[in-house]
Amino acid sequence: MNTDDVNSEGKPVNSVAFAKALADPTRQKIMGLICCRWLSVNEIVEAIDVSQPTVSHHLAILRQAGLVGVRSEGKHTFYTLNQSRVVVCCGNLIKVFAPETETAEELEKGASSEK
Amino acid sequence: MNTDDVNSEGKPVNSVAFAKALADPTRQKIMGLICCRWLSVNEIVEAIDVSQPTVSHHLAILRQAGLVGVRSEGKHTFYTLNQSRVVVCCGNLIKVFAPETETAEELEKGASSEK
DNA sequence: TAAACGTATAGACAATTATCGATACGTATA
DNA sequence: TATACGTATCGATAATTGTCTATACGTTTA
Repeated sequence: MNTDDVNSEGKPVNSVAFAKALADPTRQKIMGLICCRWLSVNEIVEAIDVSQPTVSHHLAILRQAGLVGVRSEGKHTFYTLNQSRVVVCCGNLIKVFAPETETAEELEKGASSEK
Repeated sequence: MNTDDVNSEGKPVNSVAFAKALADPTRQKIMGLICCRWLSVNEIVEAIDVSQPTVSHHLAILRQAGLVGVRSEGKHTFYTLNQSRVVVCCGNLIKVFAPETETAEELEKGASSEK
């Protein structure tokens, strides 16, 4: 597996895009907020101290990286973090950049069980 | 564990800094080159199409992120990728951003075995 | 010691990006 | 239908960052 593979969903697993998506504190805050629940854009805005357009912008980046699930309901749009994708992308990083570790070997065995 | 913890080496495990270090294609190329071997700066320069100062700059960023080992020998300086740290940082990302996955649970069990 | 070599730092510049206010767009509601 | 509401997009701006050339610094060699 290289740094530009595709996973079972057809989403490209691009390690640079993944890292870029995580390479901002505001985005990581948002990721933490929606990690284990669905939140509307406004709920995210109220939880962190940035403007609504900025939150929208960051969500767009996470969306393009395939890192969030989106659901529209009436006038609200809900987002949640795609935890499986985090695992897949991190697994890919380990396979590529830590191939000689035990962890990488274990990944090669039980590979691709995570959707 | 949060996104600003410390590992057993005393190095802060800052998820944003880690992601930023990986968020550039040139740096990932360099990481690939020195993943499983020691290379001098010049050897890296010859392998990728950027200037020597640029390579030095990227190596400095990887160094600050604790992602490389450095060894001076005569007039040469050799770098190698710190694979363990990649594993630790990726593990941290999974714990924080994918806590409900099987992978995270397994990490919680066998935690911190990787130096 | 002087010259050559390898690497890091300084300074400049262009590209990228994070942020904001203004506004457009779609959905629900009065 | 008109208004209010929630979200996305636009345009501007400042900050960050990747790259280069020039140069400084330390080590080795002639």
